Order: sequence, then C-alpha cells, then structure tokens
Amino acid sequence: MKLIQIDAGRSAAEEDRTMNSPESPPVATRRSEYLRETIEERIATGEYGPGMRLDESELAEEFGVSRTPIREALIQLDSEGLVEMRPRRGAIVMEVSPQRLCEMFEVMAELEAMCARLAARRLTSADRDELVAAHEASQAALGGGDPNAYFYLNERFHHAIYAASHNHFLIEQARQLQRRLRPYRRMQLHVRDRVKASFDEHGGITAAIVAGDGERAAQLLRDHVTVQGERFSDLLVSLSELQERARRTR
Amino acid sequence: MKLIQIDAGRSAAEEDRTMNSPESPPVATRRSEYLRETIEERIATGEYGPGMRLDESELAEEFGVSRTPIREALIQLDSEGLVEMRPRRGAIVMEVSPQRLCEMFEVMAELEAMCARLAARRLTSADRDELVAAHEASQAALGGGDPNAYFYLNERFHHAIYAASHNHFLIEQARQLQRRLRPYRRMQLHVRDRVKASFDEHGGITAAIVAGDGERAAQLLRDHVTVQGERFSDLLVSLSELQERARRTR
DNA sequence: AACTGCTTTCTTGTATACGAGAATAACCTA
DNA sequence: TAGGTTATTCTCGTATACAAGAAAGCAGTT
Repeated sequence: MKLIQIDAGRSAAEEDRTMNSPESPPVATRRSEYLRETIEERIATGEYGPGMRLDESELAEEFGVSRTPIREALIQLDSEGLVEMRPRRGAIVMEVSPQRLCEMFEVMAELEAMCARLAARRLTSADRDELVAAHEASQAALGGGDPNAYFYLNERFHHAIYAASHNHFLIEQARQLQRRLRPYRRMQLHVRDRVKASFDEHGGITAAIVAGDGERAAQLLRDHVTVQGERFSDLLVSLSELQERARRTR
Repeated sequence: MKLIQIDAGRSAAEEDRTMNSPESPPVATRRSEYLRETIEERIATGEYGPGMRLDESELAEEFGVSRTPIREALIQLDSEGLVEMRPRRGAIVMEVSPQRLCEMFEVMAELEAMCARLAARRLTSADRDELVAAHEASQAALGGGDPNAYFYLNERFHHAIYAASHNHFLIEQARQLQRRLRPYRRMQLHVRDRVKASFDEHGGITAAIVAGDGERAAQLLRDHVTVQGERFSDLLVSLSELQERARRTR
C-alpha cells in the first residue's frame, strides 16, 4: 500500500497547504506522524474545538487507516498537551481554562523574552536580514485585511527571533509552546486593530534586537506576548467562541 | 488478568520506591502508563544510558506484556524527549551532546529563575514553611555522604520553589524539563563538594525568596542552575561516564 | 415518579498477525 | 582480497482480534 493513499479524508480546502517548514519532506514515513500533524492542524484552526471528543474508530474510518496509527497520533498529542486521553474514557481536545491560558501566555512571554535577550547578543548578519525581511513582509499584509495572512507572517517573525537565539533547545521549546497556543493566538488577531498594534510592537522589538539592547528587547517582547488589560477580555471572547463551535459536535 | 501482574521484571532494588508524587495512585490504570514511568526511571538512574537500544520485543518479554503497551510508552518518552524513535530503525535513549546539554541547562535556569521571581511575589505562609522545611531536611543529608539522599531532597527543594510560583503550567514545564535533566543532575552531585556548595546556594535563594526580593532570587537561582566554569568540565566527565556504561549494552 | 441495581452495548486497552523496510550476511565478480 | 550486489533475516509499522471497563438503557422496587 502506498503512503500517498493516506490523503483520503483530507478536506479539499486544506489539500494544498502542508504548513510544514521547508526542512521537513512532504511525505511522512509513518502514518501516525502524518495523522498527528493533520489532527494538530485541525485543532489549531479550531475545526476541532476544545472539549470535542476524538473517537478512535471514527477517525480511523475517516482517514482510511486502522485504529493503531490514530491511537499513536493521539498519544503524541496527549504528551504535547493538545489532547487529553482519559483512561477508558476516550480522548478529547484539551480544554483550557482562562486562568490556565493566562499562565501559558505568561510562560510563553518569558521564553520569548529569553530568545530576544540571546538574539540581541548573538545576532548574525543573516539573522538580522531574516528578521528584517519577516517584519517587512508582514507590512504588506497589513492593508489586505486578511488576518490569516498576517497570522503566518507573524509566526515567521517570531520564529526568526527564536532562531537568532542560537539555542536549539530553546528554539524547540518555544516552537512547541507556540503550537499549543496557536488556536488562541489566531483568534487574537481577529480583534480589530490588534494586527496593527502587533506590527508596531514588532518594529520596536526589531530595533532593540538590532541595536543589541537585550534587556529592552526582552521587556518589549514580554509585553508583546503577555495577555493583560483589555486583551484579556478579548481572549475570553475568543475562548468562548472556540468552545461554542465545539459544543455542537460534542 | 490482574494489573498487579505487570510487576514482573521489576528489579528488587526499586520495588518499594514508586517515585510518584502523593497525588497519583500507586497502580496505573494502563500498562503503558506504568511502563513509561518505569522506563523513565531507568533512564534517570543511568541504568539505560544514552544511546542504548530499546528493543520493543525484548522489553515486552521482560515486562511480560505485548509490544503494544511498550510501544505506546516509548512514543510518550519520545514526545517528552527522553527517547528517540527513528522510523523503522528502533528506539534509543536520547543522546545529548555537551552543547545541547548546556542549552538545556540554560533554559532550565531561566524557567527556575522565573519560578523564583514569581515565588518571591506570591509566597504564602504554607509555601514558605515547605521551602524552609525542604531546605532544613537536606541539611541532615549533608553529613551522611550519600549523594542519592541529597538528590531527592534537592528535588523537593526545587519543587517547593516551583509550587510557590502558583503558575500551574509553569510548574508542569519546570518539572518536565527537570525530568529530562535528571540523569545529568544526579551525576553532578557525585562531584566532590558540589553537594555542600549546592546546599549553601539554596540558603541564599531561600533567604531572597522569603525576603520578597524576586530579582535577587531569580539571579541566584539562575547561577545555581547554569553550568559554567569548572562545573562544565565536571559535566563532561559525568556525561562520558553515563555513555560508557551504555556502550556495553549497545 | 424517582431511584437503585442489573444488563447490554459500546469504546478503549492489549494481544496477536502480517507485510515491508532496514540491517546484515552471503556470494559473486573484478 | 576488496568491493559491490543480492538474498536473508530481523525489527518495526500497521491491521485485526479479543477482552475488560465504562456508559447507557432497562426493569423492578419503594
């Protein structure tokens, strides 16, 4: 059986986008790997909202595979914190309380601040070029009014900072936590004016890093990521919106 | 079949110690859960050293279970970063280069510093009591010359700081990274005088947290965890010692 | 009519079976 | 003898089968 057959069940809308970074080959060697990525993406987009039940047999049939690789994918997602497997009671998309979400953003802010501090110290010219390029590219998406386009460029900008830290372990940790926060970060950008504010903050962060001012870059990034003030209320709205969508299929 | 049967294969030396926190019941509901904990512990103690091959069938036979739960345990350990599963080439205990180990300690230092900063701000009287109690308990282990006893008390002290941060997500992250670093931290304490130095540093950290000086506590903890100077050479020795032990069974 | 206890059904957790890729050994050729 | 090619074996990845626990439905009692 050819691996290409596991495409069965993919919705037409996402057929072309792999969301993989360029370094990873398009075809996964194990089905479970591909399944993990796909289910993860569906959680990120909110297609599978918080609390939604993930039935193993159902998913197996949908993807045209047996339960085994589905189960392995779910176990991985469980370890990553995106899914919760309760013994003998099935798997659900992880439900995150507002408080916990704030805690996660608090940690993310600190990790990114650390990236920025290191980046300011260790920046190579290639790092600087990519950072500036990512920032300028997102400027183009500002006018378009497409929050999705900005979402991906936003990720590119943050990844550029991670990379510039030159601590590969830190890069992995930051990316993993970012993946867990993806569904909520995405919703955040749908708030009016948030995209513009985000872009402006990126400008300040870029300047601080390029200037080599690690402490200032760290503080700016911390503020950029931390959820506080009225952004907290915005987050609550996004959260209930995601859960509302899931409630139908629960 | 009763779950108690899965005890088969446990060495007598570790039969009584579960290393679980009090909140988790002694009997795991899924075999894979128990297997994950046991294998993880063996990696932590160095019984399974870096690079050692973990054959699924072999482990299955040893534990008296089928390959399925073994495999699920390995997948979890892979997600946690303790094991590396290479497609169709089997699982090995994660090999960590000296550079990567330093990177991991660099991140750990920052996470713990964050815990300390928050702890200094949010410390309750219960938190303070546990922190001081943990510190005093380890003093008793100082003279004994048993690095293992100090190792566990050291963990208790650090966990007390995590808990005092009152950020549950941060607590989880810190504990998980600590688990990954466990094999190496344990070796560190075998270095002469390190135990005493560690204890003294704990004293300073405790004082700073109790005094509410978050920044100082954070800096002290950062220095406490970061590997630098001659401790780096010590680490290299520990590392090769672990690998040497593994090479035999490779 | 509500609650409790039992039975049935459904899903998960584990075992077993099988096919395929990788590692290794054997063999042939230069 | 060394290198490369092929055959064999061994382990992994996936499918299928089965057993056990949880949830849901049913009935009987108070």
